[in-house]
Amino acid sequence: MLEIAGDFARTTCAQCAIRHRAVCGALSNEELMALTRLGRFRDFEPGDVILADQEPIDFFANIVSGVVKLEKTSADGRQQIVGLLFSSDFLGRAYAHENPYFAQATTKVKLCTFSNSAFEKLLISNPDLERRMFINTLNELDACREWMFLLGRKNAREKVATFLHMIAKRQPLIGCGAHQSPGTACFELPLTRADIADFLGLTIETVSRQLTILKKEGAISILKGREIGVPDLERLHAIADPE
Amino acid sequence: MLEIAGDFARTTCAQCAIRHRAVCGALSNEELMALTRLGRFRDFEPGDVILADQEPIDFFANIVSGVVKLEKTSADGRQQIVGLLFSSDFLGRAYAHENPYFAQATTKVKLCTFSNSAFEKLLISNPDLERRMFINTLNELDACREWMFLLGRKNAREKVATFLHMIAKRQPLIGCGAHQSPGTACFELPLTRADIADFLGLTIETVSRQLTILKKEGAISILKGREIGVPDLERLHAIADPE
DNA sequence: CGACATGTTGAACCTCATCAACCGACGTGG
DNA sequence: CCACGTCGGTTGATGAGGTTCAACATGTCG
Repeated sequence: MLEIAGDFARTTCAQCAIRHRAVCGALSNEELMALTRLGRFRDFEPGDVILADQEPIDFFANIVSGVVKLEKTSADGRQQIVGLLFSSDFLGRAYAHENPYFAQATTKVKLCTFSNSAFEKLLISNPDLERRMFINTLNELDACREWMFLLGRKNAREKVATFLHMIAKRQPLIGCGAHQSPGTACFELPLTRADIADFLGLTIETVSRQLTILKKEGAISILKGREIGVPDLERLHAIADPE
Repeated sequence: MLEIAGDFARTTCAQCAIRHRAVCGALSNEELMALTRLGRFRDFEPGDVILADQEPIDFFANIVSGVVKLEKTSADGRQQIVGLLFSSDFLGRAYAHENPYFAQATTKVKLCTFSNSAFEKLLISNPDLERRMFINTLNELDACREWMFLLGRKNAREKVATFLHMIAKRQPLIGCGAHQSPGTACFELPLTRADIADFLGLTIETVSRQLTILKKEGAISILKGREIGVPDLERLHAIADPE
């Protein structure tokens, strides 16, 4: 269904599925028309590299659907995911000439891309758009700092629970079974165990063990590998943020 | 000496010590005049609370001198520093009605404060200022993500070395002895061991031990509690980011 | 079917947290 | 003036939580 909305948007941003949630929401109708001519859809498969780090920036994008990870890698190969982007999030770094991170699709991804020069021009001529980008960045910063607390101070159990809770809130998703009662959730993890580990500052094995423990306790159910059920979001939240 | 510059600035922003490095650098001379009337200096002692979290925002500020820590605390008392602000950095959260974090002085601090409403008015009427704030926030986000890698993937030794290296670069400070040869550094730590631990996601004891080890190896010298000498910045950097 | 990627489980090891004792500097009040 | 408590910091002993290494299970694709 997002696909259909996406196809409409190929001809006009005004009908785009993420029209109001994305930064484009700041634009007037005329500006949207201009952006329509600027924008171009691009599709990615899981694992596809979207932006290589240390490379010149060639485009900006809104994420129409799917999940993108931003990752840092050290010289000796350690990896840490430093950001996860979902539908309607903005991908790219304004006012820089190199991508600071490595961006990779973790699911099927559909982007609405613009050339960076055209977009920066729009940005300069449109303070509302810039304000929207600014507020967006402030929110990202808040999320990032929240994650610093997790990385520095939470144990493996709390980390995994926090991650599941975040995904559950972010992806009020495809019903696994009719409609869900409030306080429960059901979703498909958009990340492999390896990605989850890189996100939480853990190893694959620890993530797997903690998931097993949570399952045994009945805090979650693991339906089929990546499909997770949460019978009581409040309980999961209590595990994620104890006391 | 910063004090003197600060006193000048009390009468006019045009002569402020941090005039060009702070966001005010975006302002024209007339706007600076207006800001001069708006701004008010405030002094804090180490440990003073500057902003309480979850409280209404009453002011924004530029840091004239000193160091401010931004901290998150969980319900059960764990703490994590999520940001360190130095001279010329901006303190406050635009477009929000509550402070997202707790801000505390870790050294003597001099702020140049503005009422938030007056500043936001200036912000809206001045796209250049807003752009400067925006770019500022983007840089903070980059720094924050760098720190995520440290918290998630570095061991205690690397964390402490990274911290020392960062301070050494940030504070090309008061010579402990004549002028320093390039590649060396000498500075006073602006944080207690407890703060360093909260910054690095470690305990006080681990920080202390790692400092002792680095000293025994000759990578640093600990002159007098908080005064640190670094004979070879490159070597410290190699410890911070191995391989 | 075999090859490969993804995920789970077990056992051994190691880093770092925890608990505790101690030190020196500083300030305060008897 | 000195005893005392407090604060910031160091050092030691011990153990838990997570990593590492290894084996195995499961699923998918040619």
